[in-house]
Amino acid sequence: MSKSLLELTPVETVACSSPLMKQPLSSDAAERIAPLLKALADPVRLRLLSLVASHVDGEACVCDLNDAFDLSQPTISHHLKVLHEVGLLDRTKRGVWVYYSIKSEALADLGALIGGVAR
Amino acid sequence: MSKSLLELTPVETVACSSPLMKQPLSSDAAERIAPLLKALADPVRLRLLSLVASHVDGEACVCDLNDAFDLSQPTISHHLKVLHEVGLLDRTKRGVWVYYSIKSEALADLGALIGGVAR
DNA sequence: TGTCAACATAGACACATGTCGAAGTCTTTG
DNA sequence: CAAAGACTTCGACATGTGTCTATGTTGACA
Repeated sequence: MSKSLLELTPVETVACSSPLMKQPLSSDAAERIAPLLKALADPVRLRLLSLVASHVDGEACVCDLNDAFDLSQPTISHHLKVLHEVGLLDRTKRGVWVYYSIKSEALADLGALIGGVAR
Repeated sequence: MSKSLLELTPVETVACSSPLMKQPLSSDAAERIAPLLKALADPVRLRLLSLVASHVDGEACVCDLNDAFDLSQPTISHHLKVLHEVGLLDRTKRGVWVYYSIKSEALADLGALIGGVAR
């Protein structure tokens, strides 16, 4: 790990923070973790993530995801981008189709940070 | 539990949802859980919650919390209100002082929902 | 090469949110 | 009762966010 504490990604920050209840979060850590939670804090994105996560192999095609919502295709695309940029979803293109897959370690680390589970 | 599924509070919804990775979240559940995450998805509120949670007895006075931030007192009051309204913090008035305390079960349930820990 | 289908990007717009200063509500104490 | 202190509420303002339509881009296939 050659990165300084100041250039960690949100996911990396979560991965090396102790639970919220154990000790006060530093201002820097909070600034980096908040975007991750913000990405999660939307009903559509919550369902998207859950749909992808609970899908076979933890991945799903955009075309399938679109059908699950009453929203325009660009809107779904936008939400998937948000989840991808923050490091909660991976993106793979196979032919004409794009598959998003869950990064379960990131999700697990975030859960531990919030829930206070021993790490 | 006499409430119907449609009138659960965010915290109650979290408490009886299975992890994101196990099965797709219903639209209703997502709509009720998102506000809870939204309350958490702010650097200041993250630090506030962490400060309260890691404090002695899991409670802290507003006056102490104010000093930890470079923000106006009404702003801190606003953030505490958000965390209280969503059910993550409790409020007690003792004399002139107001103490906020952590509702750790809510936090634990939210962590489990995200992290996928068995419930 | 041209066309179609699957996604992504761009631009616009309404609405939500974080912040502040000013003013209001209680509670203690002189 | 008056005054001071600890918070909360209010109103205003700049910024951020979710959604849409329109337009690009890329890959498959005739």
